[in-house]
Amino acid sequence: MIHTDLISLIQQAARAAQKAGDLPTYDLPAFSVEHPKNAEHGDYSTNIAMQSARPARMAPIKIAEQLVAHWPISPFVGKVEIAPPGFINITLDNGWLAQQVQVIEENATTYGNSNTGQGRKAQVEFVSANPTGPLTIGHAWGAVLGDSVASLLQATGWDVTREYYFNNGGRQMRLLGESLQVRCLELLGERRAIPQDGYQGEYLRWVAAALVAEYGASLHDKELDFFRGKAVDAIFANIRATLDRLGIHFDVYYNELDLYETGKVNAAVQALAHSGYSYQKDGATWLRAADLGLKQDRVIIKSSGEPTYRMPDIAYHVEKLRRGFDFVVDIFGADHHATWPDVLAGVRALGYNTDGIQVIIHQFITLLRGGEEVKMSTRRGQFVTIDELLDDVTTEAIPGKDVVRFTLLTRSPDSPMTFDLDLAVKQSSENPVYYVQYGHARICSILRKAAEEGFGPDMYAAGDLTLLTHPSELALLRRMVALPEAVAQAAQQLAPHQMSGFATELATQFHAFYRDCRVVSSDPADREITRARLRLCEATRITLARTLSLMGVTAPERM
RNA sequence: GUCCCAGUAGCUCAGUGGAUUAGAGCGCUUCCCUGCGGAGGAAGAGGCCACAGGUUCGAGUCCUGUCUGGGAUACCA
Repeated sequence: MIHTDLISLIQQAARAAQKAGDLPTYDLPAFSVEHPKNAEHGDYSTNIAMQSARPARMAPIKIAEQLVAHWPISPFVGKVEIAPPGFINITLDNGWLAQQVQVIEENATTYGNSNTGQGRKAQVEFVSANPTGPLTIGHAWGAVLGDSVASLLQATGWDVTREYYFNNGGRQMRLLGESLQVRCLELLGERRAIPQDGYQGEYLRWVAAALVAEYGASLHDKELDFFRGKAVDAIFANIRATLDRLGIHFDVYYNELDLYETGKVNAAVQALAHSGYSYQKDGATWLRAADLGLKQDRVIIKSSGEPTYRMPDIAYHVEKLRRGFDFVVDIFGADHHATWPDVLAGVRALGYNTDGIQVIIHQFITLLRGGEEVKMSTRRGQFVTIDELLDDVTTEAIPGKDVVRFTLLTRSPDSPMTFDLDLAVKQSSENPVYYVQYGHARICSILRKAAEEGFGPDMYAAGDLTLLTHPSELALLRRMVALPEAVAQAAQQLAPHQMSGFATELATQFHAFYRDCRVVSSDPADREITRARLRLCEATRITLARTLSLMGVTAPERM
């Protein structure tokens, strides 16, 4: 990767200068290598000379001069310049850039990947909605984030498990069963009220109708457990179908009840008692969270003898580590931000290192419909489901998931999002996702056109890349070669939304190239440049498709 | 009260301690089809980066405080 190669080049230059006595001997300070905002400042710049000024006791500009004087030879660096007060600006070599087309062609299905994970096991846990109803807008962001984080980790060499954690027992589920029972009996002519705190959503009526059709009057005699089981089955089928529409597939559905049945919750309770990090007070069992760096102690077993939600969560996270995951990512909504420090504290109390557990908290989505904020509550049945959203933004040409996924990945999860439903539908044809997809479709169209005119892939495969020297061609290449480090950075920062920016910039560069450079020409004199540009188009197509695939967005050949 | 997140263009939002031009999309004002997809391109208007201090050679970015908005503060999950 260029970025990491540059860091080592800079270090080599510094060591060489020190060895030659042109720089004093000092430990290299931390320095950055970044993309300057101003294109005149090259493709990369480093601040090492400024950072070194103090330890070296030299003027930054003098240090920079020495580093440049000792700069090692490398194929991809075209120009190294110094700018006051001591920036070293690095420009990529044009010939090298053009040759990268071949590298991209040869790695059509893997371009952008790297290997920081080195095959280690990672787990991304997301969605994890209990089966009490259809997935709503509230779950959409976590779903998209989680799936894309998982893809990014895979692209950087991790062996990734996508996991969905759920609980189909407890009070919530009992209420769900009772609510379904009421709906069924209603259809059979028996009037009953939905229990206090029960689920009033419309979807339970549909489940009830299906059950009545299948079981008829025999439903009068069924136990509560029957209804609970049927409700869970139906809802999970619905959830999986929704996830499938979003293009999301989990490797593991992990049931919280298993933690109890296999004694893992109990074992964790015992171990905590043993560790001295839990104690009894007011008939309950408390975790000494205050001794683990948190504000206050927390109840882990209620005076009734039932564990609080923290206990199974602690056992679950211990289990994640025991299952051999070196890296664990949990994705929660903002409403959970207070709970995970407790859980991690419990895991630490049991002697586990939690450095490998990262949490992404995303803010809420506020929905506007008709200019009014849509209030959401699962129990009262007031919500907009992901299915409804997908239906709203689906067009003949483009599946709704592309709009939903791309849109959610244009925002940082730290920022709350306002999603105006009317606007999303109205503007759908001018959504950024179309801009990027249009770029891909346009390339495909050019390649089709070229094939019709006798420039099929066989004809241009050996095109001369050294002919790619136009500024717009080089600008496009500059974006393309940055994909690997863009992916690495997005993965490292667990920030998949960075990929939408990359995709948009790449598409913009392509449109600029298309404006400036005629690709398919019937003039025999243009034969060679046509072949070279077709290779560039194909490499761009690959790069765009790879970027979109990491976001879970399709790269259409036609729109 | 305390904690977490945010405050950047009319709207929705990007922005990695760097460089006398802070970006995108939408909206607004003008242009560009006798060449491969105009779902595109060119130009323009629109900003005390909430406010006040501080750290630094250098701050939209880091620190402290204030204000505003959202969320969390259970022996609910």
